Amino acid sequence: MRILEHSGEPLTSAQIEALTGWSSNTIRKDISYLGGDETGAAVGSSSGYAPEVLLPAISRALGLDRRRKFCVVGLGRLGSAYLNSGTMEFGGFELAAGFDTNVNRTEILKSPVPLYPAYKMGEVIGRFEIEIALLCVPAENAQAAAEKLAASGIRGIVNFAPQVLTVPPSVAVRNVYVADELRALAIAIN
Amino acid sequence: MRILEHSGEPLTSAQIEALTGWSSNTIRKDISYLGGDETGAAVGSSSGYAPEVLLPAISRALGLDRRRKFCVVGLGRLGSAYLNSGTMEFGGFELAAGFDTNVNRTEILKSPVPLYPAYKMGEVIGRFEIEIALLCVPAENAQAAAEKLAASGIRGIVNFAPQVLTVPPSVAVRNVYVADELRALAIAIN
DNA sequence: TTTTGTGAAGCGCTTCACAGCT
DNA sequence: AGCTGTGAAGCGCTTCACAAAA
Repeated sequence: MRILEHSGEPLTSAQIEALTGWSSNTIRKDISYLGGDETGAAVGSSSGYAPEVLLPAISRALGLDRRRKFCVVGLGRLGSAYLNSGTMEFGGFELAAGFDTNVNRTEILKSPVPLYPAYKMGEVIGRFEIEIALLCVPAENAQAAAEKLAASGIRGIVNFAPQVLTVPPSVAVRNVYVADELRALAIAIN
Repeated sequence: MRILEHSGEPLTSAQIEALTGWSSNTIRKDISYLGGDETGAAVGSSSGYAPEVLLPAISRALGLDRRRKFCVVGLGRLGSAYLNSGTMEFGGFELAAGFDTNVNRTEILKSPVPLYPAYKMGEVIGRFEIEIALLCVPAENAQAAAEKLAASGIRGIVNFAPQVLTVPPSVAVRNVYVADELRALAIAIN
């Protein structure tokens, strides 16, 4: 999304292709599905797409116009890395809390957001209306943590543990499996 | 792949579904494309798939039968997390080295594998025949690091930086964009 | 009887090709 | 002339449904 802050200049689908790697065909097709801006007017013209019209149209169509809160669960090296990603490009997302079963960590780690022991997950997630969790605990604790999150009312989990999670249908899961990425690369470079 | 070391017992496609999250239909379909074991004989029977037949068949079909070396570039919190994933489930992949421009880090960090200053990337990658890199540097350094890796003869990059990489066609890239995962979840839970 | 193996249908994304707008 | 917008075709993966094998 940062790419759309290029300037006020219109971007052609070919330029967007160069910036994103998606073909200009795909770009045009996808944008056409947006159905225009808030007035329904076309987003593009013969000079390209105006960022200030395109951006809100995308956000609205994708339901990204609401601000959402997320938290980090498991404050080991991986979790604390995401705690401290700075203001980062998580546009529209607000890091609201971190959790760990180890009270030492929640007390000692310095962090831009409040840290809580894991047993407070239910209360904190409810109080702050946190919707998404980055799950950064070891694989052997991942399922238990996911269940606790689900019970706390979380709506989505980004799972970094090499572990298939079983959660109620009310919770969406996106898995980030580094081993799968390595395998995919191994196949690609064959 | 670790899952296939369950025991010597045959695994049914339904069991593999529970373990992987892929539907039993997909599992069976994909396995059927393997075209049998090295003799061409069927891999499954009415009791399921025998791991000792299935595993080599998959590895052979996917070109995963070779052992490949990878390295971690950027030893901040994220990079050092992957350095210390233990023997981890990167079956078939061997972590061979870590790199950082900050010599302090490469000297102070304790690590199961040797760490090198970034300027030794070319030499070390060549000497150890490292094929894949986990790129864990800040976004603003990612492109430069990727170019250095490409020049060092790397074949694949798993990119954790929120940054589109431009690399020669000889290098395959897999992007892990956490912000995209958050967006995908936000859309899913709408 | 349980589970595989597989044609057929379904689905979503990508590519093609080109009419139409500016 | 240049670029968008879009029907139509293509493609790969998933799901369905069920015959065949153990």
